[in-house]
Amino acid sequence: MNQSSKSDKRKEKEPAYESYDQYFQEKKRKLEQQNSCTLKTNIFHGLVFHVNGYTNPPLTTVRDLVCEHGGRYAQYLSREVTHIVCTNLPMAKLKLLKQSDVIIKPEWILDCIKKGGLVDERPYRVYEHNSLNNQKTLVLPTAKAENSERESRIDASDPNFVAQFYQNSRLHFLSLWKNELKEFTAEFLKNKKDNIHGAYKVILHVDMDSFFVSVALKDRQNLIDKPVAVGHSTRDGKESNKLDSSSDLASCNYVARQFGVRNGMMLQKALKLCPGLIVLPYEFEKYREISRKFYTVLFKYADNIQAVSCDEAFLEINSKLNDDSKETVYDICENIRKDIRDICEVNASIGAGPNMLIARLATKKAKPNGQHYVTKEEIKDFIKDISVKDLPSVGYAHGSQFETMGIETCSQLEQLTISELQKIFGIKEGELFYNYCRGIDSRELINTHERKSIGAEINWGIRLNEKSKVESFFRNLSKEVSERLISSSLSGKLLTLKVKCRKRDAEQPRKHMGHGWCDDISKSHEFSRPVFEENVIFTQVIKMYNGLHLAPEDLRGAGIHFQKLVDIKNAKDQKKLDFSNMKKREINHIMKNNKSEVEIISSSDIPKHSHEKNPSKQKAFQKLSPKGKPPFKPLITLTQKFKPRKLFSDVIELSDSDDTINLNIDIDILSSQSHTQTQNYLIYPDLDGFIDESEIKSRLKQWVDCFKDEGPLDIDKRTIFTYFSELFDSKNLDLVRKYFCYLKRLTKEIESEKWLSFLTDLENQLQLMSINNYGSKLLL
DNA sequence: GGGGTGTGGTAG
DNA sequence: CATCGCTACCACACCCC
Repeated sequence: MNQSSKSDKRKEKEPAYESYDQYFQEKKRKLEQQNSCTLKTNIFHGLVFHVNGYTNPPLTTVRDLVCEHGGRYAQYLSREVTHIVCTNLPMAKLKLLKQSDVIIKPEWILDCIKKGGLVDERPYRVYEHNSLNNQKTLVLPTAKAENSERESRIDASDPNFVAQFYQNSRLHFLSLWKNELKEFTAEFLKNKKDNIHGAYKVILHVDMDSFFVSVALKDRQNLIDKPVAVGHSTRDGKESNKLDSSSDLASCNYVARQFGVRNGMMLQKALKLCPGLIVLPYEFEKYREISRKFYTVLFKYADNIQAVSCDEAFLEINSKLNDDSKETVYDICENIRKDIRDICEVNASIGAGPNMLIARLATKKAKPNGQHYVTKEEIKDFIKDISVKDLPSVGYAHGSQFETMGIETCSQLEQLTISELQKIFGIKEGELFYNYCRGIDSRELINTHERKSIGAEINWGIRLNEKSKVESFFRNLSKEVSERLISSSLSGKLLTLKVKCRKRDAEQPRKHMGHGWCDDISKSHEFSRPVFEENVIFTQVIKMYNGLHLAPEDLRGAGIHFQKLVDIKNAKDQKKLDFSNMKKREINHIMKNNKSEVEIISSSDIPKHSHEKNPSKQKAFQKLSPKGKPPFKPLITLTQKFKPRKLFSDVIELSDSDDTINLNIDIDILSSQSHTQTQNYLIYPDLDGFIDESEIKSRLKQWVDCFKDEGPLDIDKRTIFTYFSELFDSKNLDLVRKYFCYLKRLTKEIESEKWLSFLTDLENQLQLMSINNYGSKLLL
């Protein structure tokens, strides 16, 4: 479409940009592959859809439909998006869209599918082009009232909430981009052949001036001398409405700063300081695009680079220095700034110095649109009047600490001994501050990007009054985290749930829909294997959340984070570790709780490779448990007596060899018992409360019989999926296989497309889990 | 002293 | 209408052996 021709031109102009594009396109492709679904037709081939706001049918349905018919769905409004789907679009958002953007009602998608091909878009457009004045006019005012009312009413239990929130959260984007850029710089440095180390070390800190506002002013040159900020709450109309707005300003220009307006300030306060302040809306896609260009410029100059944020980075330019004179350094700075101005159309400032601290502090002097180099010799003079609040690692808490101590400048701070500082700020930070106020900083640029944690949290807009709504919210959040894990090919073992809970006598938050004054609670749980599946995460999260016994209406926010990350592809190596870890924990646990009865069923491992040494091992999933007994007991009670089992010696013997024996025991449940659960009983995976094999099978049969013709309902699909995940998670692989084969047999007879696709989905998910856990596929 | 967990701080 | 208070990472106190 004409979108692509546009980006082609851009590439011609800036070849380095292409690698960045390729890089992210590769990433997107991976993500899409994982989101792939069964293809029914190909009518939307080449089209990329994005859903904006509330639609009927809902986002998830539109997404599925689009994918099933050959189109692609983009979670964010990216450059590739060809069709924006919405029933109602606020004027503010409409203005951000390009003229070429096609905005259509979801009915178009439905009708295309019905007709089996693309139908004329025009009757479905939300706006019409007015070629005379290049303005978009809304076409759909009638439906507006009803829909906007419904849209405004969505709460955190709505499946759209999470995406809608993130689409509008500046902080989310800052974090997201930071990570992308860290990956990007890591990739760049990996491919960099010439790694010349020069004799002179000068570090540059490059920072674009009031980034968001600068981007906004690119196309609004008439406002350049006016006080301007960027934030939500920009609806044209009555100024008086804004006077009490609790909306945060993300960025403000230097004109506004003269009035005392600051980044992060609430609009109501800013308007008091500066009544003429102009607030412009966010343009997240633009920021990302310009940020990419910014980094491609920096790559041209960098020997080494550390990404700090979308508009900020540290550079080492040693190989470009014949000396470290001001002239040489300023020359390079000029070039960099000119390049940025040419390519990004935004001003940048550069601070330079012998270390990261000085470079960073120098930037403050350089701004706006300038450069400042502090040489080794000048450090002492330079640092003494620097405010301690400007030092890195001094935020709100340390800042007010300094304030109560009556310390304002670095020279005052220098009066304190290192042990005095360490007593107040801890060993590390005490030493840090001792050095910082003397201009000493031994940090090196960090550019290796090995993520240690991944997660998602939302602490805004959470007002839920029912338990079921809270659960929906947690499901949505679990899904988000799962998607994030999958899109970075990671799985995690250590899950941390963070919950914000309204304090008993907290007043109404200052911020509309904010979290206000809260207790922060965090609980963690280590799985016996790395996980990434939405259902597994959700199940565990709910377990932990329920253990907290909070009232639904007090919930103000939540986060789900993973540590101990394992690459999904490398999960095979983790197996050994996993296993020995499991063995250790288990023995410890049983030694300690010498009173639990544990049913141990071992089954042979899944064949790993074709060169499997012992072919008999491939008779997978043979139970070694006593015959006649059901495969697992409903409950393991800690009050029952533990009987020593011979199998344990087997486990120890086998664990050192490459062969693996799975213990059919839910270590996760055992370990979570010790620190998160208060009840003294444990539950095996159940389906509608059923546990026995015969009961499960008859339940499955009933289900398939009942929905033979119409296909499985989504809600039941989910239940079954959860059940299989839990079976897998508790290492009941033999049952996974057995029930899956049973389902396959049941559905084969009815020859239904819907059942077939469900089975395929289920199988794919199981195989993914198996590959993640064992490095090979399940024999199904 | 080596491990864990939960909390708090910071940056943009 | 509001409004979108994220998230990775470090350090530490305190608990267990």
